[in-house]
Amino acid sequence: MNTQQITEIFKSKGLKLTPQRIAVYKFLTENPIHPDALTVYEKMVESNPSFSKTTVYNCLQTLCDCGLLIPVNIDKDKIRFDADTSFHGHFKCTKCGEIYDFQCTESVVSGIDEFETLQKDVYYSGICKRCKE
Amino acid sequence: MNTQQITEIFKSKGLKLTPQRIAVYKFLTENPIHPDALTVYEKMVESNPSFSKTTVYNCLQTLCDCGLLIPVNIDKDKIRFDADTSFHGHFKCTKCGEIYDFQCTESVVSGIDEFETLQKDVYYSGICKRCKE
DNA sequence: TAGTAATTTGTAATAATTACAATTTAATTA
DNA sequence: TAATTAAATTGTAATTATTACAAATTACTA
Repeated sequence: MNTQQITEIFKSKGLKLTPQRIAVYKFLTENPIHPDALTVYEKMVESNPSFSKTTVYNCLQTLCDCGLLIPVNIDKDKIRFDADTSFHGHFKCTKCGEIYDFQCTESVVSGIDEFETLQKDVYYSGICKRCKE
Repeated sequence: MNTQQITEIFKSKGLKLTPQRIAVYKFLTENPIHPDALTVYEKMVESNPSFSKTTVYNCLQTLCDCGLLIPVNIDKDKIRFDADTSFHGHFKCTKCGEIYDFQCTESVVSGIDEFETLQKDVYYSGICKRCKE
């Protein structure tokens, strides 16, 4: 995704156009690797050595708050992020640690009638195809 | 669940019968509140002041490893635990923090053919009925 | 009952995340 | 375009859940 497109999206969400915010979102849209904050930070400092780790956390939080990112809470010790906000599942290979996207129908649920569901997460884990071979 | 029953279960799993382990599992089966390690620890020290926090972590890990507990990773900052190992979803109210169980059909998935799925987690979040009123 | 391997315990270390205050900056207004 | 202001960035310090580790204890076996 180019900067022009991101600019439009940010404006429509009422977000300030900071270079850091744009860089973080650009990285997420171009690298669907479900990175965590540290991974994003390490990529950011490559092109901007003054980039702060706190800024990464702030940007990721802001982008989640306005619906441009989804937090992927599939690891026990850190939060990952995904710029694909459409409904899909995440599979974590417990052997290699990789996160895979998968298509997934929405479940029929009961017992939470009159609850207001705002986010639905489907997390599977096991052994991926490559690690089984 | 009584101690006799737990004894049988632990023996069938090849687990050593330590009072700490039994107490942790008993608490989980009798209190389906999806507690985290600290909550379990605080309950344990009430009846046994020498109970260690590390022991709680060890016991919870062991019980998960042998399939008697399921880790519920719905919070960003801590792991909860559930003695109900049957397939069901978890709803977290972002207002009051409460975790609710709900019935949930398994999704039809694609894109992870030949993957070996060992655990399936469905996490919803939003506003619970009580908080909406 | 003695031996042994596993478990418990307490302390210290680790690692992700958050708090906070000073500095800088994006967007607005004159 | 320059001044203003509220918001964002930055760096450091604090917080919190979890893990590492070694010594003491204990459950089980023979």
